[in-house]
Amino acid sequence: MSKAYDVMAASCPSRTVLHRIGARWTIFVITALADQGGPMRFTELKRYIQGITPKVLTETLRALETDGLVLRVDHGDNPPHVDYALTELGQSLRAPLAAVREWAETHVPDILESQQRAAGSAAGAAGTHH
Amino acid sequence: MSKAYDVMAASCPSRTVLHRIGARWTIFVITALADQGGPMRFTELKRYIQGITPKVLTETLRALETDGLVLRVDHGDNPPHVDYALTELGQSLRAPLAAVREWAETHVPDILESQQRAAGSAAGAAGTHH
DNA sequence: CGGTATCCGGAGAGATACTG
DNA sequence: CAGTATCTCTCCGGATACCG
Repeated sequence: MSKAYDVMAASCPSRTVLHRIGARWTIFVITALADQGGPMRFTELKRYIQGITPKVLTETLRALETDGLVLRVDHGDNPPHVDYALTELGQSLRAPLAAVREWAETHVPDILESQQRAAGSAAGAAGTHH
Repeated sequence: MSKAYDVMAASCPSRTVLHRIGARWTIFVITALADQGGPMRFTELKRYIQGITPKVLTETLRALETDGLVLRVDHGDNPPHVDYALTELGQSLRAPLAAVREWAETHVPDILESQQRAAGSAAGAAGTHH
């Protein structure tokens, strides 16, 4: 039997899924919650993911909640108390994203070096055109 | 010893790397070249990755070349003949991205279902505001 | 075949300030 | 604490057409 979904097909819904996963801040939120190993509060996430703005964090969390990857629990106290945690589905995304994160952190030097070389040869070739 | 790079740090270069990997079409090109197992030509890639436009494919390939993930070989014939292949660094990205692709294709139904439920409860709650 | 050259729109990212 | 409310702006991605 053939696969039900194929990302190479133009109108396959898996492309939408991929788009969500690839969204700028998704990997950070999932990774943060995974790193922590338990529920985190809004401010805690914001502190952990350095440089993220509250607006973007909210948007990302809402999207992940909609997709069933993150569970939002409002304890309704005053002052407010809201917890975010990975759902089971979210947990299943831990390993793949951890691998990507690991790859990124590991290969920074390689890529920087390649970029240097590319910039260098571009500059060197700059006079040769036209 | 501590890690040299940490994606959670605001100005860590690994964030740029992550941004590149997360770029809309990166995973498709890497995956296509991995699926194929050998070099592919421009038109071949375009046919394989359904729906990609030539402009975007070119941009993606150039970026991947700059980062040292893809090697471009121009055979200089007429008609033109250009091959693209994964470098060793590109190969090392196969496994992580394959995992993500696999996850996406596998969990489409779960996510679609969650989205349905979210849309449904949003509609149900629509009258309750204000 | 293997790309370029344009033009364009809109989503998403960011900064900043404010609120229950 | 946990978000909203705006506003701005970039740039990414897509469509279309053309070139050596």
